[in-house]
Amino acid sequence: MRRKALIAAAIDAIHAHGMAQVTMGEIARRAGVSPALAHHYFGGKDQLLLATMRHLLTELGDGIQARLALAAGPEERISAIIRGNFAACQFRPAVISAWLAFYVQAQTDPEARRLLRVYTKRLESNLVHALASLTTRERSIEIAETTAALIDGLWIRQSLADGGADPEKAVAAVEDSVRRALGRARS
Amino acid sequence: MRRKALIAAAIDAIHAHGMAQVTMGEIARRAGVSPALAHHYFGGKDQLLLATMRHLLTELGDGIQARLALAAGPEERISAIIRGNFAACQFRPAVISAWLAFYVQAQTDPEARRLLRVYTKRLESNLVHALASLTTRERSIEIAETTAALIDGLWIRQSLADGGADPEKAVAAVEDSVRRALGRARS
DNA sequence: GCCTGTTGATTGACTGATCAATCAACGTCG
DNA sequence: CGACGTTGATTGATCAGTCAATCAACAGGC
Repeated sequence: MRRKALIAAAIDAIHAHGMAQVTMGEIARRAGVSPALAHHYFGGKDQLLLATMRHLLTELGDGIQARLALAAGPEERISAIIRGNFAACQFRPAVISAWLAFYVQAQTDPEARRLLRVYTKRLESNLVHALASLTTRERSIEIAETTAALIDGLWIRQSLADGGADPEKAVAAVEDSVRRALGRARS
Repeated sequence: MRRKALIAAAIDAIHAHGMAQVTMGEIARRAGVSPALAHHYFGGKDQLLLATMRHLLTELGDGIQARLALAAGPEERISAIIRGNFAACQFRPAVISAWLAFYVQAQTDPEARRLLRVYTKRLESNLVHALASLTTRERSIEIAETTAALIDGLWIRQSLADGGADPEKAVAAVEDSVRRALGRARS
């Protein structure tokens, strides 16, 4: 309850003021509580931000898992992974800002780095698994790495676009890239 | 002289401590001067960081231009752009950290956003131009956007890799992606 | 050749503001 | 009454930016 509200407030605060200038007071104010309460629940600024990162990670992971459970066949599994990464709840400006900030954090903070690698590995592992029956194992790994990078890159560029997000276009671009990597014509 | 040293120190400091905790004192210490001097030359923290960003932008742009000048034919021009983006001087951990930090900065700072968009537009423009004679104009734009996103994504993932950078592999992946997008088999 | 005024580079010390973290107090529900 | 959630006030530290003072280089007058 309070934790959820504080995490949501942290995401908004990061988007509004940037990770560099985000303060416990600002987060608490957005959550409608006193700064002291944020310390009470999370024990410190660093741990609150790490908890926010974990929240985004599990939210993304759960979304992808839910879509994977409904997928039939390799092509649908691949689409499920791609669409999960561009799902509406993830593809919001505030969320993208937070992800970017965590990438920066991971450059110096070992725990953030570890968490981000969990996401990286899981994404690539999911892709390799879905690609397994469509090509060789070695080629699966290559395609998975390139696809994962393309997804991350589209996220970043989305953060610079002025207009509203266009997840459909991003999904189409990634799916087309995978099809071509598999040597299949555009459907 | 002093400006160059301070900018280089700023890049290292960002890599070592993260944009959030970088201080004028730390940058000045790495440059071997007093904190007051950094103010004397740049007028403030924000302007020093923006100058650092401009330095990276022009360094990257000049490298690509130099490679483009030596390129003959569309394929070589495309390769020149790709290789310029993964040139050794750019593909260092400290530089990647700085770029990431500037992407975050661009979420809230209009001037940083403007500068980053200059890079984005120039990269896509270069790619579209190089692709012009190989496909339709509309398809050129699509391929350029996807390729630019792939380059950014490979940069980011490079920042998480433990081992040393592998620019050759990244270049090969992007070139292969462009070839497939153009409907050509791997050479 | 030497004194001297000037200019720009450089510094240490200081200040004002900000923020994370702490703690004692307060309400409130059981 | 007692446990829990919550808060306002406080503290100690940190940092950006300022300022007066020092230093080095140099030019010109004598």
